[in-house]
Amino acid sequence: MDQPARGTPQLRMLNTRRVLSAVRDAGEPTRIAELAEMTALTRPTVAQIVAVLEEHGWLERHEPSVATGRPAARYALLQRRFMVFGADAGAHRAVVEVAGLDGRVRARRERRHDRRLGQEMLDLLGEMLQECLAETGLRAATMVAGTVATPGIVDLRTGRITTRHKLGDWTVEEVVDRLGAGTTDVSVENDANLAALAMRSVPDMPPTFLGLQWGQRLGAGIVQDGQLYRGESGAAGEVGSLLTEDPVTGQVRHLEEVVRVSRLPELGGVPEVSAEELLAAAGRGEQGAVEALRHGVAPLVRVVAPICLALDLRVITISGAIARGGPALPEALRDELGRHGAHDVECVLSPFLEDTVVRGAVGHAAESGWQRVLATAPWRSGGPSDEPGVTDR
Amino acid sequence: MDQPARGTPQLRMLNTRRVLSAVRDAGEPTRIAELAEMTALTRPTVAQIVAVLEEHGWLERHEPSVATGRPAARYALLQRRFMVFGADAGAHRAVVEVAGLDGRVRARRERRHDRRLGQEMLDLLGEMLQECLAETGLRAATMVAGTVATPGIVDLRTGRITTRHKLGDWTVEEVVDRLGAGTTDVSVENDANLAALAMRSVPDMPPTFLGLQWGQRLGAGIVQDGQLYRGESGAAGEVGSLLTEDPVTGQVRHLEEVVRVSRLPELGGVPEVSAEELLAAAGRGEQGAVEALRHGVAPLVRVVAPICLALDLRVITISGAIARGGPALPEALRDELGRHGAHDVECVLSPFLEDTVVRGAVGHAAESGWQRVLATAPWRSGGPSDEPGVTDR
DNA sequence: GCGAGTTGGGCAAGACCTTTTCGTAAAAGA
DNA sequence: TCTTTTACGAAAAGGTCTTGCCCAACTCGC
Repeated sequence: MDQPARGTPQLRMLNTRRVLSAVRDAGEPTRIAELAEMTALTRPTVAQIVAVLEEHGWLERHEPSVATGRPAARYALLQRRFMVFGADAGAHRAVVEVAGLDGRVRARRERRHDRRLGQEMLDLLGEMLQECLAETGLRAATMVAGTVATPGIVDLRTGRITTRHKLGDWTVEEVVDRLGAGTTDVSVENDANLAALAMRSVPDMPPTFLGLQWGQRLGAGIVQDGQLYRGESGAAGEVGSLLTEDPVTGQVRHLEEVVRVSRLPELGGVPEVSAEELLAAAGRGEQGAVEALRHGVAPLVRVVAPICLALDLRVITISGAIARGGPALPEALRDELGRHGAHDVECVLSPFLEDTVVRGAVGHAAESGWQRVLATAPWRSGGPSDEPGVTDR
Repeated sequence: MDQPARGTPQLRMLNTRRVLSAVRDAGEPTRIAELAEMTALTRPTVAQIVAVLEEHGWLERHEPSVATGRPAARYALLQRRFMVFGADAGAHRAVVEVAGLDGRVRARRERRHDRRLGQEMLDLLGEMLQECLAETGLRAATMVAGTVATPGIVDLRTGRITTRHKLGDWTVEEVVDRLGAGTTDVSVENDANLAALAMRSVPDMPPTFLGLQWGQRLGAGIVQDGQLYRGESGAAGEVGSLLTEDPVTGQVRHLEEVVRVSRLPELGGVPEVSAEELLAAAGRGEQGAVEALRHGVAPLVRVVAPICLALDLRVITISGAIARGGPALPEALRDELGRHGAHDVECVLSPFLEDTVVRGAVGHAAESGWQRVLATAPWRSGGPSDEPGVTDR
């Protein structure tokens, strides 16, 4: 109950946020009367709030068009004033996307590279971000939030990033300094978490699910009621570091190493084929391949099934390199989960393929950008806003 | 953003809730000035709100006592006006407790019985509840909430209860009809969930943890930020129905059956001793027993470890029959979890022993009772409250 | 026993916000 | 042209919180 709700000015602030949220939820330019209905406020109140927001340049007035009765002006968020970026720094490929708060991408840069690491990688990202800005003609000050994906684990308490590779081995401060430009809320987040977040936008996705990122590494993110679940230190979902007995060699190793995609055939008992071939054959319905695939995913399922039951999940999603392999894998996972007691768990492949992580980064940034917009919304008429610089474009 | 915050009357309502929460958080009779500071409201405002609440009989005025300066009146929640009950219907033992919103138990009935089931059990619980009421001299109308524990799974969407035993095989409606008395918010909740909830009150417990209930059945509950996590259908934590290979027989069975407490020695490779003896021996530090115990809990740990990593847990708790076995078990669990990759997970035994579930039921009821108190708080001066009848006592 | 110091309680004025109500404006259709 | 429908604007009213001030009650020290 730490929500500030005291004097009447605070009431106005709350209602301003309400209106702002309604504008966003509506998605398209909206009439005052409609906003009044959505917020359960009266028309004059909404009108006044909208006037203030328009005066400060937060809302955009769309001139009336035809209608039965007197045509109404419609208002929408001034998207180009609040931009966000998302970045994914992969081992051989870096992507930066600039988007509005609605998540729609306005500019994008993708660059192949040869294992750039640390500061060098940050420089590259900074360059790409500048190019995106130049392309859209937006000032850096319009960038309210940005999220950078790292394969490491971001400790929420210390801001330290733990990574087993040199990739994404920064401190949060370094990233903020390099990409923040003073006014931007920059955050660094685990890539598996972001991949999970990206899957929210897939149709028919429930509000709570587990997102499996399965490529070179193995990671998972938990989305709960549409929000990322981070755990106490931010390490939630790090199932790759579980220790399991390798069914082939008998050694105890990290799950991440045991279930590498390339080892799928080996685990399934058909080491003579490649993982792609196995998936393809299973996709064609060849019984032996289906069987082998089921065996291959068993070590993973032994870990995922308890999580499904513990969290009462109905859906898990799969992204990363393996998402290209077609529907054979989700089917095998679903079957095998059922055989382990986790019935009726649907498996959904990411439709974003290798862009899943960037997509999640943009989504994450859009969310924190929106939080910031809400937090800094002007609720009194008066002088010009001191908020993110107005774009001239 | 569906929080009602619109006109000024609503503002008053919010502030009333604020004050009420502050009174509760303070725990003891509190001065107006103090409440003002806690709520960030001004003294006149708090005074007015408190006056209304006192007029309606929600707050109790404690006459001034000594102080430097003018003695201040102190106010506290009129506890005896808002009572709750918790009930645990076990196979051979039923417990009903009546408590205030602070969770302090005012009356208690415990009864051994011979497998009473269904309606018969409900009748017994009703009887015991009546006796508790008689003992405290409270009217039934003061009972604002109650929670009944069931070993079954309560489906949040349908209100149906699924149970593999006849025990606790009711519908939610039946329970409400029998124990609700018209004005009480009765809820039915899984016993493992409630056991987990009870562990919140153990000192130094983090806000998020997993509560393992391990006796005849095996269940778990997840407490997240102090709240019970139920999952989409309410089946969260049902890890007992996982299918695992039994290390002894080689059969695939429900985890619940594989890791029965009585089978611990068998799983550990020392079938000649009893579970109690094994725990005792391990507790004395006998190396062989410690080793056997570790082996014995391995099947369970293989399931719990993924959950710990997925949720980034630092603590799991253990309640149920096994909690009597002393500190050997938590140590073994902790060690074995570490060997599976879930490092630094502390295991805490329930100090409530077989009362853990009732304790959780009372806590759950107190919480929903409090929600109801907040929801029905009077925020305008005027006629007598139409809320839960005033007790004459 | 008495005054200074300290702290709580209460009242009135002022500022702010929302709602209600009424009148006006702008379009489409008869 | 008139009616209907919908949007917009302004004034009045009701309600709430805050600020500022004064009084009340008690302790402590002399």
